[in-house]
Amino acid sequence: MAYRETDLVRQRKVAQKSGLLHAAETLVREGGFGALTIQAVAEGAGAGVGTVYRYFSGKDELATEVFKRATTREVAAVREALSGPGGAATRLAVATEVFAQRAFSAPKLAWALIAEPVDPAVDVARLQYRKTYTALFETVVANGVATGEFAPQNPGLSAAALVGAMAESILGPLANPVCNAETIAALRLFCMRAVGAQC
Amino acid sequence: MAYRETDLVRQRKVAQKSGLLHAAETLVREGGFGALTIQAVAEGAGAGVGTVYRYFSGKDELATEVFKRATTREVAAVREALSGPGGAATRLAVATEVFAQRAFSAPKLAWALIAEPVDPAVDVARLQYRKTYTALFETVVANGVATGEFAPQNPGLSAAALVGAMAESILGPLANPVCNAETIAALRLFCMRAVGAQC
DNA sequence: TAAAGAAGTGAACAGTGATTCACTTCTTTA
DNA sequence: TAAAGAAGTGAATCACTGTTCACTTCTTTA
Repeated sequence: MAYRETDLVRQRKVAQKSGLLHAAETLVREGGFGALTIQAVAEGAGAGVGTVYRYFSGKDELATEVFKRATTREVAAVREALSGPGGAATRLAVATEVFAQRAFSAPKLAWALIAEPVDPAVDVARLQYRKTYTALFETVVANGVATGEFAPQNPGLSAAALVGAMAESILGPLANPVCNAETIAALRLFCMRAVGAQC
Repeated sequence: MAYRETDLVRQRKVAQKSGLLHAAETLVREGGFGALTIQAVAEGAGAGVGTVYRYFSGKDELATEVFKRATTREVAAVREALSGPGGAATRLAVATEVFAQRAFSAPKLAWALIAEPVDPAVDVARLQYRKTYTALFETVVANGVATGEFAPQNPGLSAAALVGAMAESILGPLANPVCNAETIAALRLFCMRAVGAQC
């Protein structure tokens, strides 16, 4: 045989794939999944259109991978906040702030992940994402109800409502796009009252 | 002159336009704005594609008009609930139920109006819609704060968060699509707690 | 260096849906 | 009824993107 893949080539392929994913995520950050075109990804990564298809079977796969990478990061950040020290009220408050901060710093991305409708293929991933997200909040709400920190309530519905309240007040078309300590504080209080926490 | 528009013709034109709008709204009710194609509208109204362009300058105009008609109805229903008798808490509770009931009875439409991304032209109309909606809730929240029924808070943020909570818990991908008295009751309690109403 | 093997490329193709426009049909009035 | 004027029509066209593939360029090894 006159050719065999060496480490150098492997490294380049990893870099190429990483570059394509990076270009793709940049597009989503700037204009949501609607801005994710193969042409633009190729251009952003300084590659040809065909190259994209060497690394991804099609747009669905690329979009899904971008989605999963981004959501994994987001979920990890909120999960960490929710599993920190303190009672349910404290943890929910911290998680609310983490969510808000992150959404403020990349509003288009947050919107794309949470609300923008996409290809059915990505929608499957999103369903999982929202389930995971809501489940995280549901756990802390149920926890707070159990310890008596929160009022009795349907934790599943409250969790969905909390996610909705956060998303709308921060990502909604009327939201102040500037990160604002007052806004975050007001949102935290809203969430605290909503679950019936004493504060 | 050998021709002048008569009442009969005028009447037919009104009926034709109305039929096109009706067909268009039916499509949106069933599949959101994504299902709104000129072909489908023409077919649904039993007309030709070209006819649609006799009545609307383009898809943007048609979509915007469908959007405006539907939102006007929705806003009127919530406004009526909010301007009914009783204190701020009662009115907010009733409005929440009205919103929930209507969304439950036409979830695709509610989603299309509130969350589905659409042409920039329609987005302008949606911005207005959400402003109006949020303003309605903002008024009742501010009212409740003023009378001491509600806790002190930022009414604008709370209003946005309320709309988000309602939308997510009812239209979200995890929501039970079946109209459920328990769900509505739980949502009402969530909203009441969120604004700090005694109940 | 030469040949093998793989990666890179982008013009060309394909599917979808908005829009056009030359033509047909209908309505009105002289 | 004939001609004018307008409404109705849908095949053809345009625009936009995802996808393909024949070809080029690069990397490796004998």
